[in-house]
Amino acid sequence: MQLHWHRRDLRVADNRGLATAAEAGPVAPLFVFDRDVLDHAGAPRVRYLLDALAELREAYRERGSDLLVARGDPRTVVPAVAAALDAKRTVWGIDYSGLARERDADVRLALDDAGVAREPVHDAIFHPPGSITTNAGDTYSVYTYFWKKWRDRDKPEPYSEPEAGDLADAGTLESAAERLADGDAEFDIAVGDLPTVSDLGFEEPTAAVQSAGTEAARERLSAFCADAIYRYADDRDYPTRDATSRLSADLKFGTIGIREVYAATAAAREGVGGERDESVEEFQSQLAWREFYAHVLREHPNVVTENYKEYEEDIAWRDDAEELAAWKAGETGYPIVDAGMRQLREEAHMHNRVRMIVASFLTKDLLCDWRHGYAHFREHLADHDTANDNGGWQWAASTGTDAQPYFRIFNPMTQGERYDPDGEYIKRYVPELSDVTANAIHEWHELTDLERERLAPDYPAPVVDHSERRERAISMFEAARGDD
DNA sequence: GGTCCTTTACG
DNA sequence: GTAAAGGAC
Repeated sequence: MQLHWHRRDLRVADNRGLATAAEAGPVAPLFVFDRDVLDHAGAPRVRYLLDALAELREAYRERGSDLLVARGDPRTVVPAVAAALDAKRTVWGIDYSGLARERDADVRLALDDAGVAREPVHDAIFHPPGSITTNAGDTYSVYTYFWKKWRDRDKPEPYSEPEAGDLADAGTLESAAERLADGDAEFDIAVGDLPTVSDLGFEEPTAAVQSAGTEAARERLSAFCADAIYRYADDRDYPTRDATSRLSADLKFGTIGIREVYAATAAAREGVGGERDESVEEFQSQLAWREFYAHVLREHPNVVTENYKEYEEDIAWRDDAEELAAWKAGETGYPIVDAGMRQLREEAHMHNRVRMIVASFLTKDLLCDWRHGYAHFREHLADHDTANDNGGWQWAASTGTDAQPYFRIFNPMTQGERYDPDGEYIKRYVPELSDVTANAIHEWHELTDLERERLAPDYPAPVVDHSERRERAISMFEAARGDD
């Protein structure tokens, strides 16, 4: 018997850990609800997780097996389950965040004590940390050369999914779970017994979270590769053009495998040339960004709470509570910013270009520490991923790897005008502006209070003056640099 | 060590 | 067009 511990690989297809375990099968699959992980989650993500797990459980049931579901500390649960199953080996896909690594190191020791072999495998990304480095052997801190090496390296094909004969039958799982439950285990365990959102201490999310699971992910992938991937390079920055894959949450939870995603993009490249070929490559480059940030996090686990870039002095963030609240509520009086923040609340998602805009606005216009924004995203995004979100926030805050230079500050009006010229995205999420012309929306900061009152009485005036705050942001960074 | 590059802004 | 910091080669 082999134990496969599912974490962020909630699928049976193209799952390296599962395929590895199945080689020596049969495999018993396990998922553990870990309080330490849930304490950092938000309702949309919990909803997504439960939906993905329900589908995973179904995939196992269709194959005559089932999913063991436990609630407790993996340090205790995993070795106990392995013992109850008389498992010879436990396999899992590696998570590169610091908290996960500390936990997994403890689990490894516990399994060693129990005499159970373990095999963590690189599954979530193609090229694991340490495998792509500068010519001097260091982890890259700028993206371009990382990308060139990532792009030119061979990409493995998807792993095959286990068949019924590779899996522990449901009865075996049931009796193991009963033995554990009858004992004085410090955790709950049952076969296929998924909790509800409220069981886990969360309110049902108000956001309309997109459909979770492998089937939905595959639909998104095939739709994307049939059409939008060819205009991705041109359209990806325009939030109303639906030119993004929407696979971020699927990749975060592993409801689809990275090899399967890449293979579909590679197939889309077959036989096309010129701009279409370059557009597919542009998307593949986004997959590489994801791996770049995984490398950064693996090498520098403290970026979760600390600036990557060292400044001479502390950055004197303003951290005004009212301005932060206005940002979170989508009430800043900067239409593109407010539209993004409201999309986040309504859909547990935000278009990537708009993420950059709202992040720049929080850090450079409101002069708020990026950690406030990161925490808000972590709570509200269905696709929140430590490595990617931290990378994005520190990029916008000019504190990260390959970061936006502190003096190159997004102009929220210019950004809105450029990427949402007709105000379509803005009006979709900011109904107060639905009857206002695009021109007036993009000039909102230049209108008089009287004009604003007449056009949209319920929409706020800008909370700050951009050009004034821009100068202040530059001064704030120059002071932190130790410049005079 | 010069050159290229960076999910630009501003005059 | 020009500006600006810092990596990587």
